[in-house]
Amino acid sequence: MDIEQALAVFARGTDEILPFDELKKKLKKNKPLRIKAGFDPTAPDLHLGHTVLINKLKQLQDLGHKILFLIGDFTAMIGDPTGKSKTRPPLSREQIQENAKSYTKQVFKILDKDKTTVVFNSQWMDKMTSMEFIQLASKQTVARMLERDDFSKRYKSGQAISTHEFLYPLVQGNDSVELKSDVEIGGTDQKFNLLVGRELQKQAGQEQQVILTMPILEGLDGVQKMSKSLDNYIGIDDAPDEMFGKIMSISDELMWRYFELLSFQNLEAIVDLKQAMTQGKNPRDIKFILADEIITRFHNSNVAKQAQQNFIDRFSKNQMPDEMDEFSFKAGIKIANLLKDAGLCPSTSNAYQMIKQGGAKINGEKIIDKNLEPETGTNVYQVGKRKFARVTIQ
RNA sequence: GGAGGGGUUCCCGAGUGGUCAAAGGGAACAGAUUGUAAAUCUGUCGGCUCUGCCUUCGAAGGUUCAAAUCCUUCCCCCUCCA
Repeated sequence: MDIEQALAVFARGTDEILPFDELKKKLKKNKPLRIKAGFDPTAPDLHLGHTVLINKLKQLQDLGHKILFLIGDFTAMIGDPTGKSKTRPPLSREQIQENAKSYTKQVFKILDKDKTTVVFNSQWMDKMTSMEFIQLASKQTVARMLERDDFSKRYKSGQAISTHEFLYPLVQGNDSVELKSDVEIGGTDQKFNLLVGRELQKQAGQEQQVILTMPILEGLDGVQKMSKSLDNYIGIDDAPDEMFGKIMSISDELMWRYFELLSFQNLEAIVDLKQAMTQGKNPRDIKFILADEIITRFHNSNVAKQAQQNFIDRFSKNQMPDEMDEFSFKAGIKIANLLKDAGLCPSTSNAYQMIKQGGAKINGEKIIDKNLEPETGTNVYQVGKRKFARVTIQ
C-alpha cells in the first residue's frame, strides 16, 4: 500500500489531522507508527460512541501500526473535566480496576488482542515524585488552561473549577512523552488535551505526535453526546432486541449520522440509500439495514434477523414479547403496588398516574379501576409500550 | 484576611411569613397520531395505606398558630480587594 492510500485510511471519517504534513513524513519512514489512544475507565460499559474511535484504531491496526491502548487508571482518579459542566467525582482504585477489566474485554470484540498493547498510566504516574509532578505542572500556564472552552465557560458562568482539574491535560500529555507516541487519537473534545501532548513532547526533545480527532457520536436524543451517564447510549453488550429497539428509536436525521460514523459500508452505498429514501423508500426499512449491520457486528447475523422479527411482531403487529420478567404475588395486592413491585412503575404514585392516563394494561385491556385487586391467575401486565411483566396472583 | 453575592424538587430557574409539593422552561414519562422517527396536540412529572395523609427548598437549631421565606450557628460555591 502506498502512502496516499494509507493516508486515506487515516483520514476517513476524521474530524481533523494536525498537522497533516507531519503524518505524511512519519509514514514516509515506512515504519509502524506508535498510535496512542487513552480511555478513562469511568464507565464500565463501552457503547457505540466509543466504537467510533475504536473502529479507527482497528483500521490503523490493520495497516500494521502499533496500537497503544492506554487505560487512564491514574487520570481516572482526577476525573476528566472534558465537556463537563461540573467537577467529576473521583473514582476509587477498586472501581477503576473493575471497570478496566470489563473495558479490555469489550474492546477486543473489535481490536485484535494479539496486536494491541494495553498500558496503564499508573505504571509511571505512581512512581512520579511530588517534585517531578510540580515540574510537570510548571510546564503549562493558567491562562493557557483557561483557553480551553469548557474551563472558560465554567469560569465565566461562575462555576467551580478545582485546581486538580488543570492537571488532567498535563498528565495525559505526559503519557505521550512516556509512550513516545507518533499519533494520538481522541474525540474532537480531546483536542486541547492532545495538543498538550505535542507541547510536552517538544519540551522533552521528542518528535511530536500528530493528533487525529474523531467526531463525537450523538446519543439517542440526537443532541448530547452519547454517554452512559446521560442514559442515551447503545451499549455493545446490549441484548439484540434492546439494540434493535434503540436504533429504531433514533430520528431519521440521526440515522445518517450513525451510518456515517458506525457503518463499515462504503460511502457510495450510503449515498444510494439516501437516494432511495428521497424516492419514497420507508426510512424505517433503511434503519433496519443499520440495525442489522450493528447487531451482526456485536452478536451475529441470525440474532440480528431474529431481533428484527421480534420488533415487527411486537410493534407493527402489536404482539406481546415472548420473554418477560415473571413475578408472583399474594392475592389481595392492590394494582398500584403490583405494578410497582413488578418493576413496571417506579412508585405507586406513578402507577396511579399511569392507570389514570390509560397507560396500564392487563392482557392488553386498559385498567380502569385504580383500586383493583387482581384475582388469582397468571396474566401479562403492561405499562406503556415497552414494559411488560408476567404476574401470577396466588 | 476584608467586602459583597449565592445554595430551591432530574437540570435551569421563579418564589422573601400563610392562597407552596412550590411559577416558567428543558428533560423524562403516558395518551392521540405514527414508521416505538420527527413535528403536533393532551396529560403527568416527591412519596404513600391516594378524593386524604406524610416528607422536601445546603445542614442543624430557634422564633411563630403558621417558615423555602425571619433569627443563630455551621458547611459549600462565586465575585471583587489583598
